[in-house]
Amino acid sequence: MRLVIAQCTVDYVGRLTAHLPSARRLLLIKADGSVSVHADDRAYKPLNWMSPPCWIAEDTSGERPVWVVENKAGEQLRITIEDIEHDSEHELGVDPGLVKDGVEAHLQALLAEHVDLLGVGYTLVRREYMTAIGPVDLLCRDEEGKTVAVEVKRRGEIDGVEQLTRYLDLLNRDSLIAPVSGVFAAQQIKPQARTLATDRGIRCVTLDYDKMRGLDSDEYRLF
Amino acid sequence: MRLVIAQCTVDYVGRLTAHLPSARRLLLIKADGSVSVHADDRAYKPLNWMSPPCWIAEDTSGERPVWVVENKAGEQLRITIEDIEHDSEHELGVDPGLVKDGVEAHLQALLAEHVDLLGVGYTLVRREYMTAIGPVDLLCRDEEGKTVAVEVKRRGEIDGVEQLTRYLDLLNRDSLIAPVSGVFAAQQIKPQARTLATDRGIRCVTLDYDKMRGLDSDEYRLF
DNA sequence: GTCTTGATCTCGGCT
DNA sequence: AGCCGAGGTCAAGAC
Repeated sequence: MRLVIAQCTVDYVGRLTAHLPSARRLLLIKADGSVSVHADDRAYKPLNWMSPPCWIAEDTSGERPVWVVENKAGEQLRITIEDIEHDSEHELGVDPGLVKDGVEAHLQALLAEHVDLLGVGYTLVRREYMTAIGPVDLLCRDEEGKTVAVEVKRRGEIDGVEQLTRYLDLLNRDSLIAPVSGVFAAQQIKPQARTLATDRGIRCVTLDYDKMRGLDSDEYRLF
Repeated sequence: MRLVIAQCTVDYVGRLTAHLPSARRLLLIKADGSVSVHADDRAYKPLNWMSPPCWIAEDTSGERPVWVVENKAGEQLRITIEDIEHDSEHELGVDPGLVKDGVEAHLQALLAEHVDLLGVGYTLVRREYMTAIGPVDLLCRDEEGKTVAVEVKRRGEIDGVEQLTRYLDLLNRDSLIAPVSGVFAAQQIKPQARTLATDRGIRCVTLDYDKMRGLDSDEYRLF
């Protein structure tokens, strides 16, 4: 990893066109060839960047050196260097990688163990019930034995309702399990999504992750 | 901006729980207090981070120093420092910021000024016409005064057709403006999206961004 | 390879 | 402050 602090201008021509006027910035050149340009704010997003695979070349033909970073598609990031304040190289090695806990997969696993949270007398038929257009998160039966398709999300938005609607359309064509009703379960459900779901006869259930975690054994607590 | 290369472990407890085993990484502390942890690959995304506003404190009570970065919500990023290879501080100043061109907002603005590109005699009623399920990009009237809902995209895919379909369903329930027809306008329209749109009676229009830019005053030419 | 979908999405805009 | 849509989304997994 090479760290450069330099006064520079940056131009990107690719999926869009973008320009950065002259300023002092951090230029980050990683071992995979990727380049990113950082200002002194925002933790997450660089001002501009080129993702790997890409290749960096220095053009010294002009008045000032220009770093030309190009990818396969011909998109270019051009960094014109005016002045270098710092330039260092560091050997980092391969990173062992991130271990995560608390994402949608966990939510689904927890809910599968407590489908009663969806309604009294609910029982689980299958997790990831496969259909021709993809897997339904949970397939359940209600108190009366009728089939219920459940879509689980961390954040319930319109896309999720559309997804569940597609599953319901398909499942309801299968005379063996029809009629199938739908439940949209999420930690948070956006008003627009709720409106659309309700309009389509889909019931909305808000989930409390911490509570569900509390109900559960230690099995899903990874560390 | 402070640049640190260090052997470290990282733990995040917040919206999720995450852990990074010991390895040599770049720690980036920016002027706004934000902290990010980078491995030697991926231009765009840090391994872990804390977005501003947040505050960093060093806990030296234990065997090893721990940087505790915390935000208002109580989310914590804890970096345990095992060994520091490099540590430097740089004054960057405020960045003049990115100038972008060619995004959907420009397309919509340009098209709003030239709705005649959608059809002879078309007039604009409103940009971002608000409905209960979101804003319609452009609401127009055709030559005969009938209402037309327009969805503008850079890349026209099936999602966009679904979006427009929802708007049309809703708008057509409003007897004051029904019947409402639809136009799907994009720089590029995927064959599948075109098929679906046509099947639903939605007209497709391909936009030429450079041409529209040429028609326009210099107002939207940013550089 | 292509496609789908989640994300500590981030970010900007508007109500 | 909350909601909503766009993103050079990115990135991981499925097919």
